[in-house]
Amino acid sequence: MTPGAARRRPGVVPAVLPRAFYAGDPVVVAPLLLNKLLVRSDRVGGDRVGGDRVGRIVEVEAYRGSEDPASHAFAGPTKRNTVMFGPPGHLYVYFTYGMHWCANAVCGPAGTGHAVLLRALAPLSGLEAMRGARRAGTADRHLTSGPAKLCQAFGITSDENGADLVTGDHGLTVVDDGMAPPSDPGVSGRIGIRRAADRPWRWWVPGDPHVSRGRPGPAS
DNA sequence: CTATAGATGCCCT
DNA sequence: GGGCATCTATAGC
Repeated sequence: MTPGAARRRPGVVPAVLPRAFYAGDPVVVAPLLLNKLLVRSDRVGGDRVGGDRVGRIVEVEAYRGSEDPASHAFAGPTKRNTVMFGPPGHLYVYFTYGMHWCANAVCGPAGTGHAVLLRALAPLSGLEAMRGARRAGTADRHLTSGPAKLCQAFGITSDENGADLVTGDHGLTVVDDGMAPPSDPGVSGRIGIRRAADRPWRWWVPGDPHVSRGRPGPAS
């Protein structure tokens, strides 16, 4: 069987990112996550169910814990942000606007509350599973072009809060298939926040049509 | 294509 | 009770 869903490239073995990858500062880790793959492999009793859902990460934002007024971790540990203060490499999922879920990779040393928000993916595999029943008519371009959209496409809810992206205990991993991050990523202020909106901590893959609709250029 | 309004519930002060 | 790390439908160019 083919291990993982990533299509093999010559000379490259797709590899799940190790925990050490996430242990750095989120301002460094975030742009390095560009062009990595988010993979969901659903299994029941050890048997694979359906095809993997795979998307390439094309937009991210860094949130820098207690030093960042825009971070959910800014005011210290609470019931909601518990996972952020745990070890890196886990998924922090939060609920917002009464109806949407968003997902972050916890970064930095345990206890810092650092994280990287996954804002957009380019869908590669399992698009029909991503559409599901609720989004049957959704065009490819709009399936995962936003932080809440990608969670819906991948079925990420509170059940996945705390999922370990390194062990894949919830079927979710981040995989390096050998594509390097862009050498000159787009940079701007973060989207949809009011505090610390000027910090240039959003990065995207230039020219990718799946980048979310936000501020066009660098923070103005 | 852009702009705007409304949905809707949880967390935290 | 205020404020959301958003999305979709709809109206108007």
